[in-house]
Formats: sequence, structure tokens, C-alpha cells
Amino acid sequence: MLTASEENYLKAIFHLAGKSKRPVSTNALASALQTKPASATDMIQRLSKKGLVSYHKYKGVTPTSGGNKLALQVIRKHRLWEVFLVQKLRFNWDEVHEVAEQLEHVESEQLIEQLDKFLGYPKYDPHGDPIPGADGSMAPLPSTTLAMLQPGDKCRVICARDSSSDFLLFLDKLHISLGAAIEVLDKFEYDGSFSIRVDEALPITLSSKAAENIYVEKT
Amino acid sequence: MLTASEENYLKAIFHLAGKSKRPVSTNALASALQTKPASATDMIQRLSKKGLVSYHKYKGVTPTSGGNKLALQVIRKHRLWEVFLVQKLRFNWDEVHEVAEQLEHVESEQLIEQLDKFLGYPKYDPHGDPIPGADGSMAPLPSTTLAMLQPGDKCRVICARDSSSDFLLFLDKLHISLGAAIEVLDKFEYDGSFSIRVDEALPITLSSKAAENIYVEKT
DNA sequence: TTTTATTTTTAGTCTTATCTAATTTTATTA
DNA sequence: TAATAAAATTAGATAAGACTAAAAATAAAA
Repeated sequence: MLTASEENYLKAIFHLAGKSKRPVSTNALASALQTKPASATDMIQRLSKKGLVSYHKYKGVTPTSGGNKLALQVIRKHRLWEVFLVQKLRFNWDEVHEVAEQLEHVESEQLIEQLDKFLGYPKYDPHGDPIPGADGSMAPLPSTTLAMLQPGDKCRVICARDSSSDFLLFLDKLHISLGAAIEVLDKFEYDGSFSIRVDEALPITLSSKAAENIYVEKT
Repeated sequence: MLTASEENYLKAIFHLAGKSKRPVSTNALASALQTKPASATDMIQRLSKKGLVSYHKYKGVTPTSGGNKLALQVIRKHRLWEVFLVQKLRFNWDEVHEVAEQLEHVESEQLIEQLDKFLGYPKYDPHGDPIPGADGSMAPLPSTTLAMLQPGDKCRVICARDSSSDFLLFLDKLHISLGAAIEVLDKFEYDGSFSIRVDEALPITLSSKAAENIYVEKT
């Protein structure tokens, strides 16, 4: 098993490498983790010895397929905990990161599978980032906004495009929370506003501006 | 703040001292934590320097009032997580300890207060141990069994007296889960059995033997 | 293509938390 | 009370993970 520190480095390397898998420089890694280049070199060599990253001195580091898999599992845990914190414990979308950063290192297969089930197998975290499955697969980035839907369509709220605290507060007032089930009842061509039903409640009206800022997945 | 290891030692000292607050021997502490006496001595001295335990060489160790408070906060977190795992993630009562042992060290005031709220401010964990409040106060040990109630009484399930897997499986079959709201409808003097309603469902019958093995708190 | 600047690595130190082996203190027993 | 056993402590070592300072490699500039 990996230590929390090893997991953090692995995750950072994964993120910095991006899908292009270009090598990550020691300095970039150190600054991403708020540490010193010498510490990064140390850890890179440790991860390399474990076969989780491919490393050539002075040339940067990339995850191996094994390292990739492990990084995705950590990201999966992080994002599931974020969903839990926002949906169940009513954290704000910008308060979850630090806590999820700790929770992601708790080690228990059963815990994470049951949590996933408890949350209803969410595909996106509160920031709209896709949650890797147990097998490492990920949904595409969200692309559908509420404004794109037609009367009769049903959907689930993924995240806000503009996650300013103003907008989040506005959504909260309307009881539009992450994961909420929304039904589009009507669309008024006059001003582009919508009549929608949130979680079986009474219909409300939503401006086109607001609708364009809510990412959803059709259901 | 304390490291996970410091919290574990503090918790163990607290438990071993019991409410009589008699000094804990180095050997007892080491064996409780599955470590060596030399390691325990080390940590005792570290905790002593921080003012969390009172220590006299060769004479054992006791928590100070400050150490007591911190130990209770860790125990609070541990037990709240146990409730979460059993009630929300459907863990069995004997599977929660290891995971709670990790979760208890996650550091976030907000997390634990929101979790407490989310769980409905439970007073007991799945083993029937009282959960310390944010101020360190604790409810008395459970003493009321379902069998002691009269028709018309309402209560909430705390834990099983006999937590054999047979009995827990039996409770699961009847949909009697931890925290379930039970209403006593009738008591049959002939064999001491009860007619009860669990969580607003249809009435079921429960033998006196079973009723005596379920600890409850009246509501 | 040298020189200079930047990046990366190495070497050596520190802290936490553990260990073994040796020593010291306390407890027990003859 | 002296000898022995048990418990506790100290000393010294190790590993993870961080640091600083110095050295080496690479990149950029003259």
C-alpha cells in the first residue's frame, strides 16, 4: 500500500502530465505540492523504485500504467467524498477540497464502494469533474446546460458553470442543489426563461441567464 | 494539533485509566497499542511535554484535564463515524472499527459537526457506547430494553445486548436497524411477546427473548 | 561556442515514530 | 535483607519525509 504522501505525489504527477502524458518537471511537481525540488526528487525516486512512475534523471517523470491506475483510484475517492460533503453534509462547493484531501487517504475498499452506492453512483463531483469508476473509466466533461433542454426533458444537476458564491447562493435560495432532479415544464420564447420543477416541488421560473449556467445530465 | 499516533496513545491512555483515573502502566499501554514498551515510553514523554498527560517515571501515566478533553473529542469522532458506517453505509456492526480508526483522525471541526447533524445527533454508537458531545458530556450507558416497555411507549433502537451475528441477521430480517423508531402496540402476557411497529411499517410480533436483547431509549 | 542562468540532483541534517539491546528501577521471593 | 524477576527507561539504529546547501547537468544568452 501507499502512504498518503506517495498518493499525493502520484496524483499531482497524474494531473500535471495531463492526458498528453508529457513528462512532469521536478520544479513543477514541487511547486504543485508546495514543497522543495529536493523533496520531489526524493519521492520521484521512491515511486520509480516501486514501478509507479517512469523516471529519467533531469528529464522529468510520467506515470506508468500501474501508477495511472492508482492515481485514478485516489481521484475517485477524493471526488466521491466531495459529493458526500456537498450533498449530504451541506458543505459549500468551495469548502470541500481540504477535507476531501484528507478523506481520500482512508483505506477501505468496502468504504468507497458503499459510499458510491449511498451517493447513487454519481458521475460528476461538485466542480463538474467526472468521477473515475472502480475500473478507472470516466464520463466526458459536462457539456449540456439546462438552457439547452426542451419542455418535457428531465435532467439531474451536475454543477454550476459560474461557481461564484453569488450564483451558488442564488441556487440555494431556489433549492436547486447538486444532484437535484429537474423537469423542464415550459420554455418562454419571449425572454428565453424556463418553467421548471425541482425535486417534485411546485414549478418555478428560471431566467435564461441562470439556465445557461447550470450544467446537467439528461435522465 | 496532534498527530494520528499521539491521538491513538491519548485515547488508549484514557480508556485504560477508566473513570477511576488510576495510572496506566507502560506495558499495558504498549500492549493495547500493539507496540513495544520503549515506544510507549517515548510517546508518553512527548505527550507529557505537551501537558496532555501527567507522568512520573516508573509510576505510570494519567490524562490531564486537557488530555481528557482531547481524548473525548477523538472518541466522539470515532463513534460518530461508526454510526455513519452502520446506519448510512450499511456496514455490519463488527466491520466498522478499523475504518472508524482511520476516519477519526481527519481534522475538521465543520466536518464532525455537520456529520453529527446529518446523523440526527445520535447519543450512542452501534455498540451501545455513549457518544461524547462537543463539550465532552456523555449519556449514561443504555439500561432500557425493549422488553421493559409498555403498550403505547415509543423508542429508538440503540444497540443489541447480544451482538452475535445470528441475532444481528435476525434483526436485519425484521428491518430493525440501529436508530429505528419503534412503537409498542401490545404486550401479550401469555408468552411475553410484543406487537410492535418499526418505522411506520406494518405491525410485527417479537418474542420476549428478542425484546430483552434490544437496548432502546424512550422517545 | 563559451559563458551564464536555471533546473535538478546529491549530500547531509532534522523530526516523528518505531525498533532492539542494554541498563536501571521497582517488585517479589527466598 | 539479599537475590532474583519483572517492568520501565535509556541509548542507539532505522525509515519516511521533509529541509538547506552544495554540486552537477541542462538550457539560454552573449
